[in-house]
Amino acid sequence: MKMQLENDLSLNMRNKCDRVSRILKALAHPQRLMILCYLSDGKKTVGEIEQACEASQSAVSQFLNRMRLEGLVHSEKRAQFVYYEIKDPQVKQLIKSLYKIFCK
Amino acid sequence: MKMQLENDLSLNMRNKCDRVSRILKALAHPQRLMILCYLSDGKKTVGEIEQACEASQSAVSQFLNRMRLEGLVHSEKRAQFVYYEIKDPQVKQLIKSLYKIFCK
DNA sequence: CTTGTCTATTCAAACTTATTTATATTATAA
DNA sequence: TTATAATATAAATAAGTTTGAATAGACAAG
Repeated sequence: MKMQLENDLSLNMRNKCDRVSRILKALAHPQRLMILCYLSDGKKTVGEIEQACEASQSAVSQFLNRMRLEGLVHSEKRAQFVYYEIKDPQVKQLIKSLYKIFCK
Repeated sequence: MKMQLENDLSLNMRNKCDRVSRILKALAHPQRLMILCYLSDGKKTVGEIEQACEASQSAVSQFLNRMRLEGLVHSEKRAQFVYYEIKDPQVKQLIKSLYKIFCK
């Protein structure tokens, strides 16, 4: 019984670490991080993001797509523009924490 | 003058993002994350860590070495054991934040 | 001194990610 | 309807990471 409990706990731990490390991986790129910081003050178009993070159009589009697939951001098309915003509230919090820890 | 200021700001931002993303990269692996969580309650030997994160000796040793090179952890040899602990206080804080955000 | 335990190193194979260039799609404006 | 701007996708290559196996060194116990 004790053993079972321990296994469950560490299984749970492994699952959490898996999930969190997937999210961290998605953030762990200078430009993706920059994009998320930029998005942390609200919805932006791809073009705006492109300017802010100084990467090529194609690269930005691919970064955004990747983060969309991971569920970090959400996109919405309005006329000819596509707006992106941070979707996952945990990610929003994480960006805030990173800011507090590393940018003060 | 304005332009100069803006460039400095965004240069600073880029530098920060570079540094932070390097740290995130080092955390962004299920087992490395597990190791750091485990270390967050104090100094441990390699053997203990090996048990806790269920990875091979070689893998653990390499993870630890990598994190040492990145300056995240610090090692100290005492008799035949090597003790590792988290060195960077910002990393300690980050682990705490991750715990708060994702494990409650 | 020999044996066993703990840790580190090295190397190559397998896998994943990043970057670039070119091309496609869609919406609007002229 | 054509031209242009915004965004996405594809394909190729380059670069980096992970893993496992094998080996070695250091030290403690007997």
